[in-house]
Amino acid sequence: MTSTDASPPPPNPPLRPTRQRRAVVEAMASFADFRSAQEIHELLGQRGEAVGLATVYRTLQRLAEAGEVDVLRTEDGEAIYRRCSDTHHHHLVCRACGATVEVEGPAVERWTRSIAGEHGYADVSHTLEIFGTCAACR
Amino acid sequence: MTSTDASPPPPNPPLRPTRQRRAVVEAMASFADFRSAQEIHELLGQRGEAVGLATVYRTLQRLAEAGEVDVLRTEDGEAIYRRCSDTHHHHLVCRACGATVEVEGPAVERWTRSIAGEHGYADVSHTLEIFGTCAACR
DNA sequence: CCACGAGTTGACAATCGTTCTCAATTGATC
DNA sequence: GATCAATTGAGAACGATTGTCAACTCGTGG
Repeated sequence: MTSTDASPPPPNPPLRPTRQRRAVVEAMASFADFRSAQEIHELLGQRGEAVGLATVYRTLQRLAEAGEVDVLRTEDGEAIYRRCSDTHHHHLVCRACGATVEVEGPAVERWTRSIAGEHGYADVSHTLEIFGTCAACR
Repeated sequence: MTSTDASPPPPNPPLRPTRQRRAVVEAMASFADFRSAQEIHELLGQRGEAVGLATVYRTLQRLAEAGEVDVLRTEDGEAIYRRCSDTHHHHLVCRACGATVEVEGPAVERWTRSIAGEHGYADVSHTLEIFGTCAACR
């Protein structure tokens, strides 16, 4: 970077607070489990807050990039979303009933980063999900 | 189950050793990283062992069920397959070129099991994939 | 050697989730 | 109110995967 004047401060384009954007965010706040984009789109329709499906996808993507929602893939490849708490974490999911527990693993974070580093990989990200059968489902 | 005579021994229908089946298995043996069904289909074509795309998918599914290949989902939801070695391990995958490194993490194994246990989850399994950009792709 | 039948295959249609296109709309700013 | 870029929505386009179904094939018994 030169010094004189450059380095544009807004690295990301401004986001406009539209009705649709607000509706999606509110919808995400209204449930605590993972939902597919289509389900969210339908939910909005029922609420009378109709938002185009494409817009739902777009918004969900933005939210995911911004780290405001978690994205997961079901076993058959469908993306499912859920609002996430502020910190990076993983999920312990019951195979039978879907009950989810958020877990943190600083050790794991460190481990993945160092392993990747050792092999010369940069820009590291990872996916970790734990599956099991919860007490109630045994 | 009653005791007298029942419990049919063959729970799974017999599999026939066809040219196609063999070709797919051989193809899987010929590389060590993850490939999509389509790539495998194409590879077969180049080898002159043409196998219908649908058949490739079907065979890959069977192999996966039988635990003979690992299935993973790329970040955009595509299924990728690879013959799997005997030991449980994870993968460090290059986002750009797909280069894969097998990594083991006894610590992670222990961690997931104990976390799950703490929350009363049994029959624990987990998925952990690390993504990054390898040195050659930077 | 041949007929037989269930398992298998392949070309193609059909799904399904997701992304793209583009004209019309909207929000912030002047 | 005029302006302009960001945004939206309807629908087309896409790409991966699965379903359909007639033709084929392997192993078996005759």
